Amino acid sequence: MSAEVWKEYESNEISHSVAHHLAAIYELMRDQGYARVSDVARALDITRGSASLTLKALKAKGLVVEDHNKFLKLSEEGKGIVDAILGNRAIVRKFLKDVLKLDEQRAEIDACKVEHLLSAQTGVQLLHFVRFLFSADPIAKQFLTEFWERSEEDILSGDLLESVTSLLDAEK
Amino acid sequence: MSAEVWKEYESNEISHSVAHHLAAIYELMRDQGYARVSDVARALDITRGSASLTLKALKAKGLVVEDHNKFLKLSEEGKGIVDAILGNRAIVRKFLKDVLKLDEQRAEIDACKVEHLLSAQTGVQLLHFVRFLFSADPIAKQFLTEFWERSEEDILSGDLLESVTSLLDAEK
DNA sequence: GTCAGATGTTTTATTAATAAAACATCTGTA
DNA sequence: TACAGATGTTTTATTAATAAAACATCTGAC
Repeated sequence: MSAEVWKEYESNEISHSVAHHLAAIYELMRDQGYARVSDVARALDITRGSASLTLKALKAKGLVVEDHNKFLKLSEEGKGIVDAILGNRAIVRKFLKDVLKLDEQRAEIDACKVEHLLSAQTGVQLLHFVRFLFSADPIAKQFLTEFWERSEEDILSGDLLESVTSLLDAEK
Repeated sequence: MSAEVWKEYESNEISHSVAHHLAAIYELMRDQGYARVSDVARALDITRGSASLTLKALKAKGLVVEDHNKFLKLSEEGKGIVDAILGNRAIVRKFLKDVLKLDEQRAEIDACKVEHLLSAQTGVQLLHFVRFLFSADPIAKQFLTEFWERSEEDILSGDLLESVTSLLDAEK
């Protein structure tokens, strides 16, 4: 793997922590109508001091704006970022849970870990795919039924890398 | 989202950096037969000093072992971890590139970002899924053909979160 | 009006991963 | 043999995200 590719990770503008600070504001606004530093800290289970510092940085970056009364909200740019992240989370979770049939908890955790790292294109394409999978199209219905049936028998032996490698090799 | 879920991220035993140090050793061993601190540093495009410190920690954790001549290799545990990570990378990349039809570079970068974060169960289930998709089964073939045909017209309007939300709501 | 409790900020410290620079060691060539 | 170049380590500094503790401010109950 090339160094340019692996170093993309660090250049990700939105860290996991930042993603969740922004998402917390979004959810607090939606659920209780307002969001203060303390509310964010409580929601994320971190200290107020920590939230205060991270949110100060986000205000400086223009992703979060503050009321005359210290009430926080997302800027337009902040909203756009949260939208992409929560969109990715929702579609990945659905795919893992309802297509791959991972248990709820696993799907939730994995989706939460990758939501801020997947590109918007990936989210959009996955949405297309899942939408077609669950559409009324008989081929899609048949495909899903057969996949799930088959999953019950088909138990993987050996290690993952080897299995994937042989799948990839088989194509050529 | 619950705090227990989002904090799982930090508790991930393998960071992106560690994942790539381990993978570099694996690939160097495979490609040139040996791996030293300098080789790893060069492969990752970081300084020798940095690689030295990170690898020291990995030796202390028992994931990497060192020759009498400073040659590095993976322990059994280290091998297991690399196996899971490269397995995840390979299957995610294939899914993104050959099913969702994302361009090569995008698929590579996204797979690289999430490879160490996805659970083994997710990797295994995705492998099952992709294997069936590309199997000789006529339903799978038909399904893929129709999905790709449809993709050409079906352009998404509006924002991702809204589209996913309406997909999710539609089910109930 | 006072005091308790909640809220917000700042300062100090920690951790992981990095760079940079100084230093030590090893190796091969002239 | 001596020196150049590669290799490995250590030390110092930086950054992001955290905790903890000290501090300031605000608010509401009595």
